[in-house]
Order: sequence, then C-alpha cells, then structure tokens
Amino acid sequence: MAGLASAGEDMDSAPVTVRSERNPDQTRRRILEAAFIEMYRNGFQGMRLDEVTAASELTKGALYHHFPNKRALGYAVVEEVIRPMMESIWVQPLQQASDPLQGLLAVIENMPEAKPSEMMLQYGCPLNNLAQEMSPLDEGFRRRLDQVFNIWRQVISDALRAARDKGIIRADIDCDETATFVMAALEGCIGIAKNAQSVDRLMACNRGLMQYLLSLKV
Amino acid sequence: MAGLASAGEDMDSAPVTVRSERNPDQTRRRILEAAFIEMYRNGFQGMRLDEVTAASELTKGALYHHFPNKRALGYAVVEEVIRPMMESIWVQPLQQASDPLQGLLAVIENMPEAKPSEMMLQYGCPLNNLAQEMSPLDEGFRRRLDQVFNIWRQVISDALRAARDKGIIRADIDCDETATFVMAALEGCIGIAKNAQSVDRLMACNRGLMQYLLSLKV
DNA sequence: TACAATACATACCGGTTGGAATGTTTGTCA
DNA sequence: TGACAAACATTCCAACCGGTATGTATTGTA
Repeated sequence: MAGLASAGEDMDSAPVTVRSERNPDQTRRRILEAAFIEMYRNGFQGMRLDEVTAASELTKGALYHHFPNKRALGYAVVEEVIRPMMESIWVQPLQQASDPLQGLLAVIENMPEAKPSEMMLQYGCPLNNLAQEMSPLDEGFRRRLDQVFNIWRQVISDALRAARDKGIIRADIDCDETATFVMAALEGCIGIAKNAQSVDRLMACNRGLMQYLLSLKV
Repeated sequence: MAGLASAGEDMDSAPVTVRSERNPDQTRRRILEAAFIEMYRNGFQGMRLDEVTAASELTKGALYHHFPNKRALGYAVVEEVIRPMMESIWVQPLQQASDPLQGLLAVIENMPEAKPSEMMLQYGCPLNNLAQEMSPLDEGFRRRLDQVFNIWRQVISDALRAARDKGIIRADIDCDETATFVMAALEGCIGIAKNAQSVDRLMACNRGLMQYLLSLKV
C-alpha cells in the first residue's frame, strides 16, 4: 500500500533501520540481560516489558519473537542467567580449592568486597529474591529455582565432604544437612544486611557463619 | 435525586444496607487483616485493593476513608499487624523464660509444629517477605520493617546476654552480633524450606542453627 | 534470482487497577 | 429534633501493561 509513493526525492528516508547487521543470539542475550536487571530490581511481577525493551534498545516485536510471553522470559532468565552465575561464582572456585574449608571461608569472606556487592547490598541475592517472590505463586519458577539451589548445595556439600575426608572437620558431620544450613545462613545474612542497608551488619553476620564453620573443625 | 420515588409499594427495597451497626475501629481492623493476608500471599505490589475490599466485605469507599492510599495501607500493616505479631511470638515468650538459651531453642524447635506453620512453609515469613520485596524500593517500608527487625534482635540479644551472665554460654560472645546471625539464619532456613516446599528441610536447617547455639555453651 | 523463512519494527487493543468524585446512611451534639 | 460530621457505598475514569496484528527488512536456499 504505502511505499509505492516513492517519488524521485525522499531525502528524509535516510536508513530508518540503522541496525545494520542481524544477530539473533545476541539479540536474545540482550533481552535476557535487560530482563534480569529489571527482575533483580523490581521482582518478576514488578518487571515491565516496556522497560526491558527500552533498556535493551529493542521493541516488543523482538521480545515476542524470542519469547512467547512474560513468564517464559522469566523462566529463561533463571536458566540462562542466574544459573550460570551460580556456577561461575560458586562451583568453579570451590572445585579447584586445595583446602575445601578455607575455600568456603574465602568465598564468604570475599563477598562484601566483591565488585557486584554494592548492588548485592542494595538489592540482595537475585536467586533468593526470585525464590521468595515466585516460588509460592508459580510451580514452574519454583522447580527451576530449586534446581539452582540444588547445584549450590551440592558444591558446598562436596567441599564439606572433602574437608571431612581430609580430617579437617569432624567425622560425624552430616555434610548435606550442614550445606543446607550454610546456604540458608548466607541468604539470611544478605537479606538482613539488605534491609538494614549496612555493610557492617553484613560483615558481622558473616562472621557468625564463619565462626560456625570453624566450630566444625576437629 | 433517587430515593424520592419511594411510592407506597417498594417490596423489593428490602434493607439494602444490612450492615446494621457501625464500628469504625473494627472496620479498620478488618481492612488491615485482609490487606495483611493479601500482602502475605502476593506481596505488596501484587496485592489488589479490589481483593482486599472483597475479602473484608467492604468497598473502596471504606478503604479510602480509613487510608489515604495503597502505600499508607501497607505501612499500617507493618506497624499494626506484623509488629504486634513479632511481639507476641518472640518478645513475650522469651522474656519470661527461666533458662534463656533453652527458651531460644524452644521457640525455634516449636516453629515447624506451630499452627501457622503450614502457611509459613508455603508463604514464608511475612516480615522477611515484605522486607526483601520493598526495602530496596521504598524507604518508608524499609524504616518500618527495620524497626521490627530491631525489636526482634533486641529480644534475642537480651536472652543471650542473660545466658552469658548466668554462665550458660561463653563470656567472650558478642551478643548483638550473635543475635543478628541467629535472625539471619532463621530467615534463611524458612526461605530455603519455602522454596523446597519441604518440612524435612526446614527441620534439618533448624538443627544446624540449634547446633550452632549449643556450640556457644561453656 | 525467486521465494520462503527468519528477525525484527510499528501500531493498536482490551482488561486491569489505583484512585477520584459523588451519593447516601448513621451517629452525635447543640 | 435538626444540623453536621463521620462512615461508609456507588460510580466512573485515566493510566498502565501484557499481548496481538500487521508490516517490513534481512538472510538462507534451491
């Protein structure tokens, strides 16, 4: 219909579509990253798709081409952003630590000084935020988040088992149960510090956890 | 305008306003309770005022007569529902326990068996839920929730101090810091159990905390 | 080079929701 | 007892927001 009116002169029709090259995978990634940040800040229910498209400099067309609906986007964020994050922050460092207990303590100790920690203090843990908000409301979210928690528990449990085998911590310790408690305590510390908006409180709280871990020694 | 048309016969105009007696305080309370439940289940942002009025069998007129807007209603829920809840569950039992450490352990131990605990397992801790959702987004919420957390920490800290003075736990323990960690660990345990939807995990997690508390003994 | 599938952009819609405006009833006090 | 304020109920609206319909440019392919 339109378009036929292209007379000799259309000086204003400079390339409306500046986006020169197409890259579906990268586009999808950009949407995911923007959605993650929005969900991190406002929760899943608080995330606005308009904000996501604005932040990623894309449009609804792109978003709905890559994801069927808002919920699917949320699921993808868990699986393709949060889960890899967990693996790079916890799995890799812990698996290659020589002293497993020291490795654990180091990860906890370094948390407040880590670069993304200012955001962590303000907005908390992305995994836990989503879990607390969505797991009672949506079974799909709950299952996916539970998977990530299980990866986390597994790596902590393995570290504790290694420490036990090396005779660093007592032999009567239930590694799985202890790993669960460590996870819980960590999330709790972050949550308390986030509400108080206080680095000091985060560090004080972490000291409690480290003290607990040291009490496991033989 | 209308109403003047009351001719001799209006058999259908049976008392439209069945609500016979007025009781502003009770009305306000009913709104608060309904709002609390909605917020507990869906978060503050997820709470719909229509649902609140429906659950309390009232109307928007009543709601906006007692509260200027949604946010003020949220604030009131923190101050007039959640805070008293904290005081009745924690402050009173702990202040009249003969053995402070045993008192602490008892409150924690009884948590899974407590009546509201099924809801607790599904929806988590009302205080922590709100804190995690709203404290980064609204300073008014954060301050009010921080108050409740401080009441909680204070009563735990006092119990620890009493236990220390009685020679039950070690003398070198920083009671405030330890109280903060206990709070954090508890919220963490509830959060983890809520996501896993597992009573067993809640109890396993709580055992970790109790083990920690026992490690404080002389 | 024709053609189809993919990868977006643009425009629009309908339901939802917080809140305002207005009307009506009940209690209170001069 | 009548006026006035408090305590609600009813009605309506404008903005927001997830989702759809449709158009168009790019890329792969035979």
